[in-house]
Amino acid sequence: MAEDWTDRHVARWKDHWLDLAFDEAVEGVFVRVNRIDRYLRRAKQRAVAEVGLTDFEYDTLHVLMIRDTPGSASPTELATELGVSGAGMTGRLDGLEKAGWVRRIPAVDDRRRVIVEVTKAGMAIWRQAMDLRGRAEDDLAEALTERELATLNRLLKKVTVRSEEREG
Amino acid sequence: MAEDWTDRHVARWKDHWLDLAFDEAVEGVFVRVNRIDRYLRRAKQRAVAEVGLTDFEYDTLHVLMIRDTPGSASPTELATELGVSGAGMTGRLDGLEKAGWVRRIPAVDDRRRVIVEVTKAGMAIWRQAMDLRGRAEDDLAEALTERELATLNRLLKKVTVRSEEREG
DNA sequence: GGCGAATACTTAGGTAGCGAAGTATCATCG
DNA sequence: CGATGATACTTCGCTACCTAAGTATTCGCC
Repeated sequence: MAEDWTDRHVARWKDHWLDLAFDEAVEGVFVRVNRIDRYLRRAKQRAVAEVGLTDFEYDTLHVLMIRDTPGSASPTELATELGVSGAGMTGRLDGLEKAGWVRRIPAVDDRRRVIVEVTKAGMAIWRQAMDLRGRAEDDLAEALTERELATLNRLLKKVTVRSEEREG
Repeated sequence: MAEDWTDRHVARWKDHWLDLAFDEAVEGVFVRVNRIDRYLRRAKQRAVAEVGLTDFEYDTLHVLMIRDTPGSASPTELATELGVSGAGMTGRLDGLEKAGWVRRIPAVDDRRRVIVEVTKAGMAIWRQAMDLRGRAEDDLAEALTERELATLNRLLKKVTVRSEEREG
């Protein structure tokens, strides 16, 4: 197979940084993981822009929708899952609420709490973006056979399992 | 093998969004790619913070060092490779220069141009961070045998090759 | 050779996000 | 019950970054 960006990266590395210990295979795997993620991030950005959402609006709707209780969560839960600060979450929700994609409802049993709920319009636009995004993923996946996809999943899972052990 | 975050994610998906077409294997691969990248991003942040760099300072030094002409580049080249605007680059370089990790040198043949050069201190701190970062990667990679690592590289490369075709 | 377009970088004004402090509510325990 | 601490969210001041406009230099072409 022709070389990819990673091959060139690793070759450059070997040329210039001989003294820095490194394992080509390890470097290759993680650089490629990063390149694929980067490509999909950009594809997502295009998809999301096309339906008229900003990146962070989509991300917020997305974690709201893929939860165990889809379409409903507290600001704190969303912030944690998005890796964003509480303050940042307040800002995002202000925007989403103004745009009409989300509602803030005061919780009845605990008046400190707020429940964030997706609106019909919010769900609709999220689905539109999801659809576009899924197409980009399917397109990439066509580079592999069913069998290869299964193998890839098996090997990647060994890595994610370890990473989750490390995170505790 | 026990389930990972992705397994739970996919299971949830099937429960709640039956009507949205999706391929489990495809979703699994790309979600895992994203989870691994996310884990390594955080590991990098920890490594980088430990030696006393911010995330974006390290990133900038890093692309400066891994180029064909290591330790030397124009602001525009760096901005492109980092996916940052020209204005953003100016800001980053101001900080890096102030901290003494980088120098701005006027180009002799074209007085519009500036050459960014890493200093000794900049190279030293980058290497420190690289070392820590490499350890996190090696640790993850130990989840796989040599053979599995090779297979993983081969399959991932099929995907990156396709993504690079798409990008033109 | 000189004038308009292109290039390389910086400055200016605005936005998303962060950490820390603030406000309101609830839980614990004497 | 009442005081102290914990929790849930918001407000405030600051930073990094973006787009667009500005400045300086070089290129292309008659």
